[in-house]
Amino acid sequence: MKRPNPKRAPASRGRPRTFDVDRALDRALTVFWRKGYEGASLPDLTRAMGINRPSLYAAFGNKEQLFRKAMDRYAQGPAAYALCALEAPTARAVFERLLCGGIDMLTNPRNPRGCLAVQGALACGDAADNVRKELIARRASLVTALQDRFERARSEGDLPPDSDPAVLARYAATVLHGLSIQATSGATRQEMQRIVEMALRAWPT
Amino acid sequence: MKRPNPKRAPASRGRPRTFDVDRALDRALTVFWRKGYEGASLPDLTRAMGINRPSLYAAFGNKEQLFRKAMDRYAQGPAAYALCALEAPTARAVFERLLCGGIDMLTNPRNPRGCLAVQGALACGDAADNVRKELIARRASLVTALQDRFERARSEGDLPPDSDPAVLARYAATVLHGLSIQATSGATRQEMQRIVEMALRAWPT
DNA sequence: CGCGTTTTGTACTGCTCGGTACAATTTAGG
DNA sequence: CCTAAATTGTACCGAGCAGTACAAAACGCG
Repeated sequence: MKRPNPKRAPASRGRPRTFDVDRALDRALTVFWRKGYEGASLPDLTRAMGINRPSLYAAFGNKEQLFRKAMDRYAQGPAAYALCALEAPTARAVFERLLCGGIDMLTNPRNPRGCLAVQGALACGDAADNVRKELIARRASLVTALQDRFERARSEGDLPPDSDPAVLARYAATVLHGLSIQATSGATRQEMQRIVEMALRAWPT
Repeated sequence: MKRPNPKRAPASRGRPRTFDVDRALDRALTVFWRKGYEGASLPDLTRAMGINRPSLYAAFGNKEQLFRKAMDRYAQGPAAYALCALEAPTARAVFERLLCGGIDMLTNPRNPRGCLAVQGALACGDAADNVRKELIARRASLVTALQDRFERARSEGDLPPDSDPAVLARYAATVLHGLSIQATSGATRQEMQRIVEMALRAWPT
């Protein structure tokens, strides 16, 4: 037994890193966000991250693992509005906060256009198929989270008994993802707000 | 060797083609549809088209021109439902026929998943930027066509005077494109039909 | 037939891709 | 100091990319 000190204390023995891992991951996130998984090349990534290639591989594994870590950061950062919306008091408020939060994210000029979970790897070559399926799973997890929330709302009398939480959840995801396409196509904040106002009219009373 | 005689015999003087240009274009369309512009490689395309590379370049120019021709064929073939929906008698029927036609196209097992105009080049590298912008323009042209149709409907008293044709058009495109994402994520026909039923509830009376 | 014209298949170009080998460099521990 | 461990930069790898040169093959026409 050499070291009874596993990893609690860093005690890094070699040459220290000259870059901030989280900061570099944020830069990688914006590149993937703007160009998608396939469209983002290694030179694109290393240039934006300010590091060279072996440093990227040492810190993040490979391109796919880097993308997954960037997705995690996306979910906990720019896309956190989605899970946050689940905590709204009523089902209608969940729907409204989801879409308004989406508009805020999609129109924030500091962000690339669109939603990474949609345009990261929608249709792609065979090499990106794992990433494509991962994004499908992530989108599906949003739908199930919404469905669970709406089922709770119905059991609490917040939704009519004849409403279908699964349909409400898929409708919400459909509008949200459609808004993402609108954002990549250049729609303005006001235009999206009008769309959301209209989408809200379909909500059960 | 027998001559398959593609379409016509315009008394061409050289060696005749051994493949049907339109048929090859259909094959190319499905490859672009399934893998997107960047994800579809030249070997993918030539293999599906049953021709070799110089024949492709001689008949279609290059990859980008081939994609544009495939898009034209897509618009006049699988996606013709969209323009066809404009001829419905009422604005509400236009909306309904647009979305139901979209469901038919998106759930046809002979087609790849999703909508080519959405997933052909949503986020991509710099090399595909022209194609990306082209698809943005094509999606925008659908919105303006819908808007024109809804403006006519309002002038005919088919829509309330306080309704906004531009918002109605963008809402329709948002739901349609959202359905495309649902389709790529594996949604079934019934699930999409429920979504459309719900989206219809937002329509002005 | 011979000639011009067009398509076909093979083989190649230059380039970029994701991923790595290797040596120099910089730290900590003995 | 010396050694081990970790990062850094350069330079490279095989593979795949879009696109093309070239010659053989297959036609219409005289």
